[in-house]
Amino acid sequence: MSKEYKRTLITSALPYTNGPVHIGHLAGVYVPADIYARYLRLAGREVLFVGGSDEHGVPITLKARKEGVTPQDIVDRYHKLIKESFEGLGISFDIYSRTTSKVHHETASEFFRHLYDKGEFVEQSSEQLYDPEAGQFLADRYVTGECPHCHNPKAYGDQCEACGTSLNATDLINPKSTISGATPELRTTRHWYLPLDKWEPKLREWILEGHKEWKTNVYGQCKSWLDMGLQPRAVSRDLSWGVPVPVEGAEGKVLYVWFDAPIGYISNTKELLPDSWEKWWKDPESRIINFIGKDNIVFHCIVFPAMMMAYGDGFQLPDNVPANEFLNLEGDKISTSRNWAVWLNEYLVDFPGKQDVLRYVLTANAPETKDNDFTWADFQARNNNELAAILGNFVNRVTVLTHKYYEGVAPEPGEYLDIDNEVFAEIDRLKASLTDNIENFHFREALKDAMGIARMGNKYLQDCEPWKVIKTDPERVRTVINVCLQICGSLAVAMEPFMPFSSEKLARTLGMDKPQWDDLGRRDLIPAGRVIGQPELLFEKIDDETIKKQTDRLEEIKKQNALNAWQPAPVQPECKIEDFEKLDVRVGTVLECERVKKADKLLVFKIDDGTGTPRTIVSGIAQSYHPEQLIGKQVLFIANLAPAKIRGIVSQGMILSAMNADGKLIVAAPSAKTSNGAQVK
RNA sequence: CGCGGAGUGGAGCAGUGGUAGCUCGUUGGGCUCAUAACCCAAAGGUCGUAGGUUCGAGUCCUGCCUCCGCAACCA
Repeated sequence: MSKEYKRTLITSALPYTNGPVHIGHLAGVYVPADIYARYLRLAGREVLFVGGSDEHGVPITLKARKEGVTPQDIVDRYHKLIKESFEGLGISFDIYSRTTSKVHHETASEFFRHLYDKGEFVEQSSEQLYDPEAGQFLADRYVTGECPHCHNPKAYGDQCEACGTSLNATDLINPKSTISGATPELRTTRHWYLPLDKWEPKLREWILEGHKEWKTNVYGQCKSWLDMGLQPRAVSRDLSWGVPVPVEGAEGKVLYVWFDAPIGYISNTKELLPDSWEKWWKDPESRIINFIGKDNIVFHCIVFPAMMMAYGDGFQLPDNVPANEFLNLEGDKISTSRNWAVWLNEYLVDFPGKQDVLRYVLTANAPETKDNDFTWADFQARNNNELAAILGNFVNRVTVLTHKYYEGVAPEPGEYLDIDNEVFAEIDRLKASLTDNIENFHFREALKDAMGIARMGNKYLQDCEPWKVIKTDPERVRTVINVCLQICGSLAVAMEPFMPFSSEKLARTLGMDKPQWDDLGRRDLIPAGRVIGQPELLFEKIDDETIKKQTDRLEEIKKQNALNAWQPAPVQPECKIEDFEKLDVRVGTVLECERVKKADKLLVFKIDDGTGTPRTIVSGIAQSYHPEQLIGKQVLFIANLAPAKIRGIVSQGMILSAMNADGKLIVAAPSAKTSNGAQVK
């Protein structure tokens, strides 16, 4: 922090191409990285912002297998989608490439070979489970079987979720591959390991002594790993999809994704700058910042740095790794497989022209210190009460007044009063805080500072009351409006890193050309005589209907997920035929049916049970049936159940029904018209 | 007892030893240039819980409870 660097290389975690990008990715990594990159550019610093897709690994091969296409088809599909939606949101990558690129394969391959030749790897054989049908080795998670402790038949190869015991896949009784269903067999395989333990002392000094300024979640997790002692980690896998291990006799082996992916940062830099990429990585005057999510801390702070140390040749370690926590959606954790997410590509279609609203909400509520929750109600409130009411409204007030009083031409200021000077002093204070917050990765606070300028503008306007003063002292109003225009100009600059689209729109209205960070706070940012554009709303209110559409969609997904997750209840303990014969189940026709007063769930029935005297039965199915749906229908009921008083009504039996996966009750009935009173056996 | 993070007014968050703060919401008042927007004021918190250290604890220490992440896909 104390050191002054010549240039900054910003990387953002490579999104995995087995699905589109969602708001969790954005809030955790891409929006903060983009704010930082945009700020540095505005401040005139030399900066490079590198991103790309992570396209290797087992899950992509599984997805491809499931869909009957090639892994390349899968990654092509999502790489394109992800790249385009990032552009749509204005994430200002200098390059967004991919790990299937030629440059990356060459770079990663060379990286491995260099470590191999230097003798940095340890070679080891081990026995692993192999799926003979799928023709591949199996990660522990892809094996299920009976738990040797609690005999739960559906334990996973790494852990039994019923009893919580950690397992080895080889411990399972009757193991099955989740890929093909085949019984896996043990086979010997050779792999290369990076001995992290060798680098432990250096890592310890570098992080624990050298980077006490890192965020507590990052520092804490690193310390814990270092204190536990580091183990060698395998850097290769038996798989056909990935970067082949560049060693003789290593056919069928590829680099493990966590080894492969971070090298992507390097190869993407190389792809963009084939001749000058090295200065970004190897010059001590360069500073590397890795934006990631909390799940990636160990790879970026321990493993990747160890790789760089092992490689040598002047590779610099990251100066900071500002990892964010996670964002939840409406109280539940975001999940790609459960489709519980707000997808960026869908947002861009549903909310055209509102990129900045999402950027604002995700920044204002960013999970910087702990997990946070995204809700559509909050999204709407922040747009309507903050963006539209405070920021948009202030700008609109000023442009409207400028057109009303001066035909849209910025007036010449007169003598500044204390209140005017105070405005510029306050902008300077906010600018200092804003700058400091951005440089320390406190983007949430920084955004608050930027909004503070608009808040102050509204107050200034209210205090000066130009709409009153115009009648008595028109000279004074020229100064007030001029000051207001300067505030708007400063706002355009301060907003740029956070809300580039609106900033640009505002700058255009004000006739500003390419703003710089230094312009923030200037008293002559909008010179007198400048023609101001017509008032144009920066942000519009979002109505309840629009929000309801989104919450309805989520509700629907939740229902769908409940259905998918449904499993039959376990079968009850065995019972004797005599037990069953005690039950007298019969057919009857519903004569009358109505709701029981003051009860949500109860219906009261009069059933024709063939005896001639209607039988009264109370049943708790009112949330699944309207009374009229059942009148005239035949149902099954237990005829010899002891009568019970329910809500004051004596119920003489029980109507049989089945509970569906969605919780709805379905009344059981004979499959064809049957005599009332017939016994069911 | 695996490891790390978090628990602060109705909601979302700052705050790491010295009088509990910000944004939104709520209530009352003001203004009318403006997107029924804006401005002012007020109400509202035993800072998860139980102990301890200290002249003094939201802040440090210990136990417990709850949520999240890592170890498996995943920001």
